[in-house]
Amino acid sequence: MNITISDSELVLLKIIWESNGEISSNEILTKLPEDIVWQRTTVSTLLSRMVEKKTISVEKRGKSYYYTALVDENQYKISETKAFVKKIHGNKMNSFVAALCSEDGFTEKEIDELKELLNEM
Amino acid sequence: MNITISDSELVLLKIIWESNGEISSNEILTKLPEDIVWQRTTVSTLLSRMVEKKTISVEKRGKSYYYTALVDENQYKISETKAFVKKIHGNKMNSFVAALCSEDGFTEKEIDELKELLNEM
DNA sequence: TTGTAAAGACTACTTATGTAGTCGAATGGA
DNA sequence: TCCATTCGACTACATAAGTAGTCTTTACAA
Repeated sequence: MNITISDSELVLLKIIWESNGEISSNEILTKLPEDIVWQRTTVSTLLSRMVEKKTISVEKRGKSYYYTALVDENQYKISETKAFVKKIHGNKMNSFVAALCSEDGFTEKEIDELKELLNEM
Repeated sequence: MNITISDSELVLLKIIWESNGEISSNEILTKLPEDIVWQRTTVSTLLSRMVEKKTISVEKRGKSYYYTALVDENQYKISETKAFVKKIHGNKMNSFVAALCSEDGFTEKEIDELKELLNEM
């Protein structure tokens, strides 16, 4: 029953989050990451679907429509992170950390950063 | 071009990983988590799809078919973890840790465990 | 005022996924 | 030997997701 946010939708949602409030679909279009090439209508479709699902809301002001996130960025990241660790690592922290620290996982620098951040808390 | 593993497929793959080598589909059926109720044929379909994708291989020995994982468990977890941190947290460790440690994220105990594990390395 | 460009609405189509039914072959017991 | 059981193969079907085309509306410039 939860709102589900697909990968493509997330790309747009991130742009909306970054906009501090509202953003028009045009502007969204200009802010797409370089490696993503979508037609105007694709963005439009994704936005509509997100409005339907109440991931975002839309308001017409003047000639343009402005989109606002209805999903809280932090809340979302937290719940996704939890769900991920559960799904992949079966909630077992050691499995998780093993992945984090493994040779092909993160760099030493990243891990050090992680340690530091944790210790600060 | 990467092998993609859906949520349902992952459930089965985990059982195969746990089997240390080979496992028949029957046995898989008996090892499904309690909260998952699938028909025999559902499991069968998922296994076939995974064989097609080369996620697993199958070998007939005697009357039964035995399945073996072709995807390395650790490798998989690592790459999924990396991909996740990139997708959700834009590769920013601090965002990731913030989510991990946030009030609604993990418990203090889990975080302590994480710290400890990290320091051991 | 009228043609044109911009943008949303609606329709479309493919592939992946979740989930399962049916059919047919193999196998073992009566 | 023949039937019932078992199990894989094949088919099916709905929904989500990725991606985009066309139709319609609207507003502005000439």
